[in-house]
Amino acid sequence: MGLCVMTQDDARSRILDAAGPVFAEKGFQAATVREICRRANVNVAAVNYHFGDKERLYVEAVKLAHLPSGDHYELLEWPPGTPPEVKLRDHIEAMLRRMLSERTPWQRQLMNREILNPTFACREIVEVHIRARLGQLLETLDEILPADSPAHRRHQIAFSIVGQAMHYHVANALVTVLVGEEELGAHYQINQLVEHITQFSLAAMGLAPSL
Amino acid sequence: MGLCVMTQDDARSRILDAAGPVFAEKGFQAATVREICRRANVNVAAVNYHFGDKERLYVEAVKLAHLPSGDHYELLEWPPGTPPEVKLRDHIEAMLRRMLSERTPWQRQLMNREILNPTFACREIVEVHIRARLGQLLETLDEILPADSPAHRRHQIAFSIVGQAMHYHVANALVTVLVGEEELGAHYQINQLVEHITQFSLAAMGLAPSL
DNA sequence: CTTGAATTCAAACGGCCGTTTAATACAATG
DNA sequence: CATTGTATTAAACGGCCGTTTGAATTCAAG
Repeated sequence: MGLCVMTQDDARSRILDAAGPVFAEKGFQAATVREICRRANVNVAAVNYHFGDKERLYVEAVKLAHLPSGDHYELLEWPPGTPPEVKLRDHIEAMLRRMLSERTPWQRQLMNREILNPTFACREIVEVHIRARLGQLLETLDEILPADSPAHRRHQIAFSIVGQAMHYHVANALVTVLVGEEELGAHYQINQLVEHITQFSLAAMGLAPSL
Repeated sequence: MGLCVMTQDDARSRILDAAGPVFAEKGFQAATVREICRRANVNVAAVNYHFGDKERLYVEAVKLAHLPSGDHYELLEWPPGTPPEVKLRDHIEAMLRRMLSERTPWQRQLMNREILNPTFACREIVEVHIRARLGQLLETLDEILPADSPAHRRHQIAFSIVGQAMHYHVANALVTVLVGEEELGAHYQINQLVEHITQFSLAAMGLAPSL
């Protein structure tokens, strides 16, 4: 049982590699041990032999998804002196792409699930992930807001920004129904949403003209 | 089979009355015919006898939830001449109470489910419900925004407002993890969120000082 | 080769699910 | 009363689930 699981080819590793995408796509409940084993070319009993039960396999999959490797974990970087408006725009674009991209890597999908609907699996890991995601945004807000802004105020503003972006992730059915196909195609591309949310939020904080 | 089902006491009505809360609380998949029948004091076979199958029972429950009766359907009203800032505040408060209230009537809960994750059940009904909810907000925005604002712009702004409120509904686990219990209790009561979101949104539209 | 532990396997177990069936109760109708 | 159609019931059915079992297989150590 080496530290690096990805490159191994024993049954345990094949199960783990197969479990990630299935859990990410279907969620813990709807995912079935049988499908995971089918994809891993492994007997049904193998999950219980190597992991104990379905829950512990899920926890291992979440841990694997959180591993700070690959493009799903990168933090944003800017040259020194970058104005906070630009940083905010990049934050919003990164969020929207994380949430709306058609081909989301399973690691992100699984963590998105855990963040919105935490399960028994490793609250700590999920918490670390959340802080990593929001910490940088809060730093950028610090550059924009008055120095004496209380913490809860910065948090609420961060949630106002995240909420605008998240809305298109969790309620896109609502959006589609309300605006129709044509308006959706014409005015709701990611770039356009980035523009709107950035301008709306900057105006709210007094760094851009309103309307 | 009268129009008014609530007051009847035959098996069919008892099933329908029991199904609403169960579907609202658990969702279509997780709800079980057996629990519904247990609550209705009715044999398991009764659902299939009276409704055909679980899906058609669910559709009837959604239809019932949408019936424009009770407090879950009321629209907002103001005396003539009410300034749009006040109306917007009321909209935001109504939304937050709809989504965060601890004791949400099952009708609202069920429609909330259908709006975020539409199922096979009556897209039309859900669509009518969405338009009823958002139509008034759009009217209020019309009073605030320039007369020549294109439709997609008004829609995006409406989504920015709804998204801020909805965030506390869909991502309250995230909020709790990030801000901790004490800050949550001290600064995230509904009234305080109403204040923040209203001020943030008005500032974004240029009707209130920023920060 | 022999041994013995680790792994894989087909098969079954027990549980819950939605649904069906066939027998029964009962009111309305002739 | 006999008949008919509706309503209710206990029981079973077939399917999928996570998990267990016990035998077969693998494979390195003695």
